[in-house]
Amino acid sequence: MDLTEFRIGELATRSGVSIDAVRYYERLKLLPRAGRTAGGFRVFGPESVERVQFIKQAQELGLTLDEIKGLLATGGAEECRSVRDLLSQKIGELDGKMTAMKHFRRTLARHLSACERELETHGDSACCPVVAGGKSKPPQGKSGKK
Amino acid sequence: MDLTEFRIGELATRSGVSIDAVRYYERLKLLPRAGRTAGGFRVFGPESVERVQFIKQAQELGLTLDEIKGLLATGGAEECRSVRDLLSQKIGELDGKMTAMKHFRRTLARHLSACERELETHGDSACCPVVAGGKSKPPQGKSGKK
DNA sequence: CTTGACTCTGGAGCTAACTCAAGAGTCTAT
DNA sequence: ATAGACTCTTGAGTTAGCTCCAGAGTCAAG
Repeated sequence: MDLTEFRIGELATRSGVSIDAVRYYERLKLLPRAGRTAGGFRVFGPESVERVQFIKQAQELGLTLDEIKGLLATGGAEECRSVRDLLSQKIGELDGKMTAMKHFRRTLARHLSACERELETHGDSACCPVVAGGKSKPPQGKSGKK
Repeated sequence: MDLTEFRIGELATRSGVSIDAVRYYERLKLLPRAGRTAGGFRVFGPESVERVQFIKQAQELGLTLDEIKGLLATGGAEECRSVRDLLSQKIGELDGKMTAMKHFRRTLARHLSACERELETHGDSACCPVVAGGKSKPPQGKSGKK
């Protein structure tokens, strides 16, 4: 009847995960139990696509399925408050992570340019200086260590 | 002889991982095989601490141990070139991830304020609107769907 | 030289997040 | 009404990244 409904295969392709993953999410209650056809086939609406994409997105940023389940909870005021707390906590964590990420990006960039300098000046006998005892000081003064 | 050397337990506490993890990293060649005492105990120097911390850091940002191993490779020009490529690729990925992260942060913040508004206006009968079919439009017009 | 803390190796076990498989049933197009 | 594509459930298997264990050896202090 409703033309905007579809089955698990299409949900999977639309949201970019496997069919098995969708069923897995349902088992873990990250997705509400889907409606069924007379024969028992799951039926989904467009909001499921968003929901699955949210899950994927959160996951790529390092949240576990359990944490995501917490974020997706939907209930009364009690639960609403805990969701709120979880949300603001996660936002804080994201901020921390972004900072760490900028930091790490700089570290990588530093290594990258050391690497390129090395290739330019030493050519075929270059030897990568990545973290092999290189703190923040660029490798220049060779001390007779080791 | 060298006062700056220590054993696995101290490396573990100094760098904040478990002893088993250190041995595991060695097995996977993320750490070079450590020197040994006469009796076979591993001996580390301060650079190992940095190395382990680098591993941890990279890992928290979502790199796998295998990728990290690639970044840590240390060899001739050939390998140096591939490290360079990997580095610039990873930097690109980090940039993408930071963008995604900002985006997601906004999504969470949006949910957070919806959640708070809900608690304020509906009090104890509040019901969290997080991704439960809520795109960006706050839930207001109830349509008789389902 | 004995004690207690620490370390060794090899292998088994664990959690998260899937993925695969078997055997049976459902749906739709011709 | 039948072929072919799709889906169902249950349960086992997989990968990454550790963690735990047994049994034995090492080291520093007293």
